[in-house]
Amino acid sequence: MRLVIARCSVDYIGRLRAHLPLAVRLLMVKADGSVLIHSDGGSYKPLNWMSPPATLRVAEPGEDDAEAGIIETWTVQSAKTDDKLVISIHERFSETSHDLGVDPGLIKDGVEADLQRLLAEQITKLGEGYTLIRREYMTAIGPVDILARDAAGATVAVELKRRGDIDGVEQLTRYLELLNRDPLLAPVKGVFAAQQIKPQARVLAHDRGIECLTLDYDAMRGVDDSASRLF
Amino acid sequence: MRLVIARCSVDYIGRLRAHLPLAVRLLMVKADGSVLIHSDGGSYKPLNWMSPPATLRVAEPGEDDAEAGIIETWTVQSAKTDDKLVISIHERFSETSHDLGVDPGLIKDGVEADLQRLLAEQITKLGEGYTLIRREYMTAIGPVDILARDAAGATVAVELKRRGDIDGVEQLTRYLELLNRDPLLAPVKGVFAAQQIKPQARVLAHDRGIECLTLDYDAMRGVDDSASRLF
DNA sequence: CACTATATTTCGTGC
DNA sequence: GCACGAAGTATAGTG
Repeated sequence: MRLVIARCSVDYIGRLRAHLPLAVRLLMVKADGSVLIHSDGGSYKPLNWMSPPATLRVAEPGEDDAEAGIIETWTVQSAKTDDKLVISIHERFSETSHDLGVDPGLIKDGVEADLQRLLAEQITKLGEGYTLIRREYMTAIGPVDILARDAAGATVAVELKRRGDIDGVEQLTRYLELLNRDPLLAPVKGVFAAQQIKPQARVLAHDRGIECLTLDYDAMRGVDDSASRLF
Repeated sequence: MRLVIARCSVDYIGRLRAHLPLAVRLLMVKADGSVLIHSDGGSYKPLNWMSPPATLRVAEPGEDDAEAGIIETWTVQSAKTDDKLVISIHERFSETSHDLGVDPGLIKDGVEADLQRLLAEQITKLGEGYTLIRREYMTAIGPVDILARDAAGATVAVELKRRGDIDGVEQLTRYLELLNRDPLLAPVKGVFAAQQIKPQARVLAHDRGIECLTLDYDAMRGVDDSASRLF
């Protein structure tokens, strides 16, 4: 990994066009040829970048460029698309290089899969007397997150999201339409369960007779004793 | 901005839990207290991070930690949420610090907003005699990108995308359903306009009586004389 | 290899 | 400030 602190301007031409005026920034060149341009603010997203695989070509400035104060021009070309990043360096303040090796990668816990496991284990969160039929119930158009049976014996399809918005309601609607064609299952009720449900999604769900359920992950996690196994 | 190359392990506890095993990485500490942890690969997204505003607290290791080889512990605490990042440093290879100042920021051209402006200006791309009613026509379920009137005086709702896929057709369908309930507007025709329209989206649109229109951004940009002002 | 669904999404914009 | 939609979305899982 190569780290350069430099006063530079940047132009990107590819899926769109973008320009960064002259300023001091960090240029990070990774081993796979990708380049990240970071300022001293914002979030984790760089101001501009080139995704790997890419190749970096360094050129001396032409006469006009030198006149404009450019001491070096970097051209970062994507290997797969015709996206291009042109970095015009006006002043270099620092340059370091380090061998980091391959990273072992991130271990996560608490994503949708964990929510699904917890709700399957605590299926009565849906209501008194509910029983689990199965998780990831396969249909022709994809898997239904959870299929259950209510106290009266009716089938219930659950769509699970960390954040519930309209797309999730549309998805559940498609499943319900399909499941209700199966005489062995019909009539199938729908439940839209998420940690947070957006107002518009709630309105749409209600309009389609779908029940909304807000889940408290921490509370459900507290009930589950396997939470401490990971670390 | 502070740049540290170190052998470290990282634990994140917040909206989810995540763990990074011991390895050599770049730690980037920004002026707003945010921290980014980068490996020498992947894309522009860091392995782990803390969003601003945040505060970094550095602590000497306790007896057990020192025994485990830790020379320093960083605790990055989010100021707004209770997200926390704990970085255990085992070996430091490099440390530099630079004053970058405030960045002037990125100038973009070619995103959906530009397409929308161009199509509104060149509304007859939709057809002979079309007139613009307004852009971003607000409804209860969100804004319709462009509302126009055709030569016969009928209302036309346009959904605009850079890349047209099924989601966009679903979105337009919802708008049309709503708009057609309004007797002042009904009947409302739908037009799905994008730089590229996927075959599946085209089929779905046709099935619902929605017209598809492929836009040539460069050509539309060429007509507009304000395109040259940006750079 | 293509499609699909998720994301500690982040980022801008309108209300 | 909140909610919603776009992103050069990126990324991981599955058929």
